[in-house]
Amino acid sequence: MQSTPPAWRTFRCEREYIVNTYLDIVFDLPLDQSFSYRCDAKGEAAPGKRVMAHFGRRELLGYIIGGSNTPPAFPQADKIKAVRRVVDKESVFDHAEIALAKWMASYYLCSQGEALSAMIPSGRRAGTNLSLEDDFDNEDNAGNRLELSAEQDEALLGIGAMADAVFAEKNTGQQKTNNLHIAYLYGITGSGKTEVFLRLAERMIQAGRSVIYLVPEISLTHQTAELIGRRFGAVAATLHSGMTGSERLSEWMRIRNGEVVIAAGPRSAVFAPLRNLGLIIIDEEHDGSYKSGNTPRYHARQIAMHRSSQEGALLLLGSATPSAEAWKLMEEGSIKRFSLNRRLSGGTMPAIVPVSLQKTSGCLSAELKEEIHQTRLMGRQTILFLNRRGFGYFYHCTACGFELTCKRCSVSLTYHKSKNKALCHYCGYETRPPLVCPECGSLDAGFTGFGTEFIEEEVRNTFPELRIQRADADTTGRKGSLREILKRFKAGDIDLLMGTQMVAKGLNFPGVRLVGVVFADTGLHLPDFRAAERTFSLIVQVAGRAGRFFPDGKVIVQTLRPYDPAINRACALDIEGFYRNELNQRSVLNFPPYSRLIRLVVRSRQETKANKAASQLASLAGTMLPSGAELLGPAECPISIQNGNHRRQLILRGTSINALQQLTRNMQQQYEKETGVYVETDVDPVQLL
DNA sequence: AGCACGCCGACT
DNA sequence: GTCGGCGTGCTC
Repeated sequence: MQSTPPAWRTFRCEREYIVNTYLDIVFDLPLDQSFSYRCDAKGEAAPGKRVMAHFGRRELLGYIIGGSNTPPAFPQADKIKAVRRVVDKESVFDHAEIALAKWMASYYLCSQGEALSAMIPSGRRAGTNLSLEDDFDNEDNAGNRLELSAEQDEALLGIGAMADAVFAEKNTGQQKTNNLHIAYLYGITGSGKTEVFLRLAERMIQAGRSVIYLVPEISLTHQTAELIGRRFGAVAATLHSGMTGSERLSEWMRIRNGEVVIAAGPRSAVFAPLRNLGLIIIDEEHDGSYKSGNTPRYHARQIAMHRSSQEGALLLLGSATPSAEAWKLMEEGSIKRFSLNRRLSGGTMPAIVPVSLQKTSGCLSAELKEEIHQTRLMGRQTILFLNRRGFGYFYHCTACGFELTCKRCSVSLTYHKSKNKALCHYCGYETRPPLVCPECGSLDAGFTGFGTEFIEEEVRNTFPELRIQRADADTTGRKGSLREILKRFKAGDIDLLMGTQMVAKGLNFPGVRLVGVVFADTGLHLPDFRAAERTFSLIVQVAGRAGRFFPDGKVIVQTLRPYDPAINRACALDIEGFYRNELNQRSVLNFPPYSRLIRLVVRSRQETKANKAASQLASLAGTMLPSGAELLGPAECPISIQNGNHRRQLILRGTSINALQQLTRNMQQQYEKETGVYVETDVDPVQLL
C-alpha cells in the first residue's frame, strides 16, 4: 500500500520562513521568554532549526522560533550575540510544531523551550528499556489481516464515516464543535480492537492522510511497533524509548520529510510531525503512562485532542476500561462510542472470585492456597500478582472492615508516627487515630500494610516444594533478566511466578491456570481520588488477559473488603455499574471529571521553608481565587520527604481550567521566591503522590 | 536551570 | 589574614 509522495511535501520553506539576521531563540530552561541572537551566515538560519549559542557563561542548545531582518527594539544592539553555529541543515520543527509548543507552554505553564524540548526525541536522557521482548508477543501478532467479526465491521464502518465527516468539516471550514471529532472503541480484551485500529489506519492512508498510533510506554511499544512495521512497511516509523537519540531523530526527520504516513510509539509520538493528519489512535487510553512525569507534565490525550481539533483529524481512543473522563464524555454524547462485546476466539472470561482476607492471618487465604495446590497437582502454573509495592499504612479494623478516610475527600488517611496522627494529604485534615474501631468498638483495629518481601517469604514457607520466582523491579535490574525469567517460566522451570505490572502484560503462558491478585486493596489505600478507578481497571485487565489464553483459568482476587464496590464490580465484570457509581462519587466530592485541578508542589531541604512557602502560596491563592475555584490545602504530600526534600502541596480546583491556569500564572508571578524552595506545577494531575 | 559574584564564619 | 558557605541576580 505504498502511497505516492503527497502534495504536502512542498509545504515547507514558505517565504516567511527565510530569515537572515535576527533570531528569536528559546532554551530548555524555565524562562518564559525568547532571546535575540544574530546569525551571520546568510540563509542558514530558519525557524525550527536548532542552534548552539552562548547563554550567560554556558553554551546551550536553543531553538529558533522566529526572526526578522531588522534588529529588535529590545535589547540594545550591543547586547546581541551571534549564535555559535546552526545545528540543523533542515528544520526539525515546522511552524505547526512551533505553534503546538506555544499552546503547550500556555496550557501546561512551562516555557516554549521546555515544550519544544519535550517534543523532539533528542535523547535528553536515554530511556531505560524494561519491556517484554519479541518472543512474548500476543498471539494475534502475525501481521496478516484477519477476518473481521460483524461487530468489528460495524465499528470500522461507523468510525470510518465519522472520520470522513470530520475531514469534510475541516475542508468546508465549518465551525469546529470541540468534541465531535472523538470516537471510542470500547471493547473487552480479546475482542479485536487492534485489528479495527489497523484497518482504520489503512483506510486513512489510502485516502492520502496520515496516522499516529499511540501505545502505553511499557511492553506494548515494541510489539505494536513491529506489528505496524510489518503491516505498513517502509511508510511506517516508530519512536520508542529504547532508541538512541540519533535513531529517534532520524525517524523524526523521515516523518518530517513526508517519507512516512504512519508513526507509532508511546506518549511522545503524539508530536510526530506528520502533515495532513487524519487519525490519532490512543490504544489503552486509560493508561497512566500517557501522562508525562516531568516538566512539561503533558498528557498525550490532551495534546491529541488539541492536535486533532486543530488539524481536522479524528481522535480514536480505545480500552476495555476507559478513564472516568472519557466515560463521562461518552455518556454525554460528546465522544461517540463503538462497542465490541464479544471475544473473537469465542473464549470465555475466567471465573473471577473475590476472596476475603479478613480472617486470614498472613497474606494467603485458604482458597488461594488450595487453588495453588490444585494447580500444582494438575501440573500447571500459577502467577501471583502484586500490584506495586505496599505503600505506607492504612487504618483498618480486622473485626468489621472499617477504614479511616477523610470525610471531605474520601481518600485514606495516612499515619504519621512522629505526631501520632492520621492525616489527609489533600486538605490537611488531621485526627488522632482511634484506639478502638469507631464503627464496632473492636480493639482489633489499627494501621497495617504489606511488603513484597513479606509476601514472598510466606509463599516460600507455605509451599517449600514449589519452584518460586519473583520478578519485579528489584529482581530484574538488568534488561535481559526479566526475559530470562519469563523464558524459564514458559519452559515450565518455574511453578509459581510472583511479580508486579510487568508480569501482568505477559500473561499469555499456556501452562498457567491460576492467577492470584494477592492484595487488590493496595491501590485502594493510596490517598488518591482515582484509587478505585485504578484498582478496578487493573483487575479487569488482569482477568481479561487471563481468560484469553487459558480457557479453564481461574482468577482469585484477595481483598480486605470483599464488599468494596470497585473490587466487586471488577470481579463481576460490571463495567457500566462501576462507572455509574464512580462518576456519582466524583460528582458528589467535586473531583474530576466534574472539576479541573492544578497541583502545586513545594519542595525544600528545610522543612520550615517548605511550610512557609506553602502557606505563602496558599494565602496568595486565597486573595486571587476566581469565582468557581477553590483551594485545597496546603497539605503534606503523600510522600512527604523525598531525597531529603520536604514536600507540600496545594491543589487548585475549579470549573474552568483557563481560570486556574491564569490564577497559577499570577501566583507564580507574585510569589517572592526564596532560596532553596522549588515550586512545581502540574496541570490536570493524575497521580497525586 | 546553572553559574558567578558577593558578603560572613573557622582554618593554615 | 584566606577558603568556602550559599543567598541573589542574570542570561540576548
